[in-house]
Amino acid sequence: MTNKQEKILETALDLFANEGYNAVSTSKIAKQAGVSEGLIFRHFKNKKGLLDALVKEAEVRISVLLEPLLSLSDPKEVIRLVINMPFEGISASEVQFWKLQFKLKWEAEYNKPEKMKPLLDKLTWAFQELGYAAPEQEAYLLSQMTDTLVVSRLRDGVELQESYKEFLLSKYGL
Amino acid sequence: MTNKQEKILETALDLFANEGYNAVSTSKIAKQAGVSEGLIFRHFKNKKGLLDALVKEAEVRISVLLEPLLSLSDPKEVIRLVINMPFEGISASEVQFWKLQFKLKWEAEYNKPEKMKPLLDKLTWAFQELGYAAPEQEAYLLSQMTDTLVVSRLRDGVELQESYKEFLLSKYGL
DNA sequence: GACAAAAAAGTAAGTACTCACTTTTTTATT
DNA sequence: AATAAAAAAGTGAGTACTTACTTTTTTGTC
Repeated sequence: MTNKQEKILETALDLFANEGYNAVSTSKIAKQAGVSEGLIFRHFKNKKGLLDALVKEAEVRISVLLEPLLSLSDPKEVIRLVINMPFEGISASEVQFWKLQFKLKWEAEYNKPEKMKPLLDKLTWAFQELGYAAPEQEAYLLSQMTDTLVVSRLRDGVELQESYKEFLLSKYGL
Repeated sequence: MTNKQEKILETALDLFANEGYNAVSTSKIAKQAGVSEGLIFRHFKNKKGLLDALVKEAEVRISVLLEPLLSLSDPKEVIRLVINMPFEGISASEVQFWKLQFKLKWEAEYNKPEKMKPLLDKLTWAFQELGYAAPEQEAYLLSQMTDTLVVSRLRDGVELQESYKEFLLSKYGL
């Protein structure tokens, strides 16, 4: 991975995340990245290949984020970590990445709800362990909640309050 | 509003909602609507004018949806109606409309979170009336929840279960 | 380590085509 | 025949992508 290749990816991420895939031209990416337009096609074959490279990189980050959670044996700790995700799970440097991922969910091709299945299963297990009456629905509710909080932060620029986290934790007696 | 004008709007709504504003060309809209491309510009000035016409129509529908809710005097009834919104508030004929609106939230220009302020205020009032400890946070939580449910249905094609509605209602002792 | 050969990275100027939008011509209505 | 609605036929600018070529980096041989 050369310098310019990385610069292209970085610039494309910035533009795709903030302006949208279809609204950004390859010439614009090239200009902003300070490379010739042809280089994009040399390295990524076509415009979609550029997007796919970003999506693949994001998939790695998702599994990195989920991995420690899936191996927990304390159900309370699972819930605590899931609630914490929108607040501290996304570092400033990753904001663009996640913004693009959530934006892409609106393009049928990139919307894969089943990717959240492992998380959903783990949450269902956690609520079951804790004796909740409807563990599946509780799991769905919580996963949806964390989802919207991430969107609020990334899309709407809402600064999530610590007090709101405490509020959510208290809902689960944590 | 002539027949052809309506056909253009109808077609544009369908395409914008499903493929995205930037991914759809005016020539495609014209072909699918069975009119000449120039007619779009005669009636709506430019492509953005076509989108704006759809957004304006949607704003009317939002206020129609919120109006009866805002005038309720029974706090429990407010919460019940808000929970019910994702399940029965959106008729089949309106699905495309709402899909476009939610999709547009990802375009900074069309994202107006403050539009939900009246709903949020009403919910805060309702939770206060019912003696909840943190009415503002409760209001935010519930409005976010209804939001994701709508998205699940429109974007992910999830069929919302009646049992899940009962589950949510029971959370508020309803 | 010097040095040529090969491979990879990079560029500038095109390609054919599509875009949003405009102008001109035809059709329908009164 | 006048007028408005619609279609048809444009337009320049911009699109994703290719081509022909140059520069830089890597590799193998002495």
